[in-house]
Amino acid sequence: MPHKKTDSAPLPRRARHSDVAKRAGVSPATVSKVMTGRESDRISEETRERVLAVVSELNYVPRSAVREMQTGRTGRIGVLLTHPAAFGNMDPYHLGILSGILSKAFDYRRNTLLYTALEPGADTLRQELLGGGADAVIAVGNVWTPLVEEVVTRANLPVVYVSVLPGEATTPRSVPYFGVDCDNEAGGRLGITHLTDLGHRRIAVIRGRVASNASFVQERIAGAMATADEATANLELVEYKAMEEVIKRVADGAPDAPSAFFFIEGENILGELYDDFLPRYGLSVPRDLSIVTFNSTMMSEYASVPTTSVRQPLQEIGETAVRILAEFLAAGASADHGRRTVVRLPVSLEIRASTAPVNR
Amino acid sequence: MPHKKTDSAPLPRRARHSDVAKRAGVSPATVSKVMTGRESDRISEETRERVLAVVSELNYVPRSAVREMQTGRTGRIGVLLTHPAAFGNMDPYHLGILSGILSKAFDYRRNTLLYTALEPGADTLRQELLGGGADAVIAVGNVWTPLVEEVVTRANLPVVYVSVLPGEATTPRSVPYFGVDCDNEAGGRLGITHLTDLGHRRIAVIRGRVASNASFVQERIAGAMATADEATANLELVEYKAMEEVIKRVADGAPDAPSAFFFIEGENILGELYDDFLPRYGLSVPRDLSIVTFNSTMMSEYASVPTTSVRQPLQEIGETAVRILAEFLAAGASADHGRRTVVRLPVSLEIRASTAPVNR
DNA sequence: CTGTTAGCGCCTTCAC
DNA sequence: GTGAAGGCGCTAACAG
Repeated sequence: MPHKKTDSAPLPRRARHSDVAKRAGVSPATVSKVMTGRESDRISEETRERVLAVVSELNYVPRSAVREMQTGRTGRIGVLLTHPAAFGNMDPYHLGILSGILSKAFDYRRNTLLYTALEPGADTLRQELLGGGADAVIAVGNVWTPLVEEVVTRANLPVVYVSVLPGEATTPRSVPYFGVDCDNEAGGRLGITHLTDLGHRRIAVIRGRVASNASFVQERIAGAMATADEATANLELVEYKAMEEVIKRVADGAPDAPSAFFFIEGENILGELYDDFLPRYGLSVPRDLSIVTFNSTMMSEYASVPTTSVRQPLQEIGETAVRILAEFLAAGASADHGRRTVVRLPVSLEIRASTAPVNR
Repeated sequence: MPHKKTDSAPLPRRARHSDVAKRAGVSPATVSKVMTGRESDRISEETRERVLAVVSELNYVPRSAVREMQTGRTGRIGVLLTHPAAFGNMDPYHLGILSGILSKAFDYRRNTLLYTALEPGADTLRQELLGGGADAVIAVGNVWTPLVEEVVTRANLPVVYVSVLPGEATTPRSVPYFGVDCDNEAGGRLGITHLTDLGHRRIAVIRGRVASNASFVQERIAGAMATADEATANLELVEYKAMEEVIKRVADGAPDAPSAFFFIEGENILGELYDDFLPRYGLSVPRDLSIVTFNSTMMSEYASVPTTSVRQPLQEIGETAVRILAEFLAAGASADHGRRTVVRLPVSLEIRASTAPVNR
């Protein structure tokens, strides 16, 4: 005889389905219908109440695993943080996105399964996602490991990419995928426009450590360049590593030295910049240099010099990702959303103390 | 005939258990044994490899839901953020804890299910947790709603409370529960000692908006009071709301006015304090007032005046919570941990620019 | 509107 | 070391 009921149960065995049925004097199927509460299953008010009474009396809650097996739906959304250190960083960016995801997920009565592409647990993630632990996935971040690739393509789950949109190269899939990001190009424009309005004509655009081919990096640069052209300003693209040299040129008063820096990613540079690099060369912000960043999280807001920044609506991006997925799933995954719906959310500029009219 | 196999499947039906068995020329049971890889199921190396080959050929991944149903274990840890706005706040406290939880969960090959006690989704949470969606729960935060209460007591899951330890009043449970928190009392001491060392003898201890009976609040106050007594310093307990009056007294140079504030919770006050309250009364930190906070997250670090703060190891607290649970579960929930194991992690003081010798 | 019936896909016990 | 059989708890389809 297989399966012990319980291992010499200390707990008063959980009520199940059939217990309720028996006690309410109905069939198991009826209990099921009451529990799922589907429109098409018409149940007399009387029976309904009787069943419900027993349900609460017995503290009956259907086992989610069984239901999942039956229905093939988990009610969960998997959130995959592709950056291994997404949390180690305590990164306000991820926090913002996650915040939006969480709050919206609950609106849609969905739970949230959190994964990071952190190595130690990669296989757990793989098993769970490929094993059908979630109905859909939101992939956040800009790291594109083979694991992420595999999970996201092979699980055959609807996916929303947040922040980095995959290139066309991505394996063709039999389910649609979506993207949500801010309007990076407009962000690039906004930053430059603000600076040129202040009279800056030599601007350094500084990149962080992110792979240069990430979609958002390219888009921001494109926006910045286009705007600079219109304003006949001079843009200098600087790698993160080369930043100090540029600072040196500014300190030396080189004629071609920029009067403003636009960090199109990586607000977390500010601490080092304000407390280390700049003081070392006797430079002060915004007197000698105007600074603009991207994201406008607390890193810019609370930096030694509160810093002007292009804000992207992180929370709303997260919310949108969930909304897209929830609606898609609700539509029975049938609606023809097209294979590449990308939603762009507007950016705005938050002007703080780090930018001032050029004085050279 | 019930159950359509697939709804006119566009997808090349997922491989299952029996497909692998057939193709590998073994019985389903053998496949199962290979997949679970239990010590006691001895399988010849040869069969093993053959099976595994077919597994990867067919991209077979067992359905997690079915496995759960079978084994009664999900491999998931539920993280319940009891503060409804835990994420809305973008609170670095929660982020730190979560960071620790996530990274450790992966070490133990467990997934993480995230819930907030947010109203709209409360029922989803309830269903899932009571329905067996997780093997254990970590309850983070200080809000004790009936929902939290119910879930945590009725689900009959092992629970770790982070940050707020429930009173004895909590419904008796048939499974143990644990607690992790920092050494709040030592934190209270540390803050006061630092101030008295600087010569402060009149100190206001300021409480935030958290219910006053939260364990950590009481513990911190106890530590603070004990230390103040030893140093014959004068402690004044101030409610958050009454803070402005105290500031006024400081500004007026009242003889009994404190020379230092110790915010035992709520670092997020600092913005308002430094940029609004204090300037309004012409006060400056640390000249007129020394400030100490609790938690030492970026809120203190990046405040207008970098603020001295009692650091609690948030990340490590999260990690510890997971470790406790994982070990408990691994021990077959059998080991006699006692019903109330509480782990205390040490605190430390991070001295910044907001504290200086008293000058009155 | 309610009950009957037949599995979902896997794991586990037990015989071989 | 491997296979055969039964059932986990629930829901879907159909009959009444």
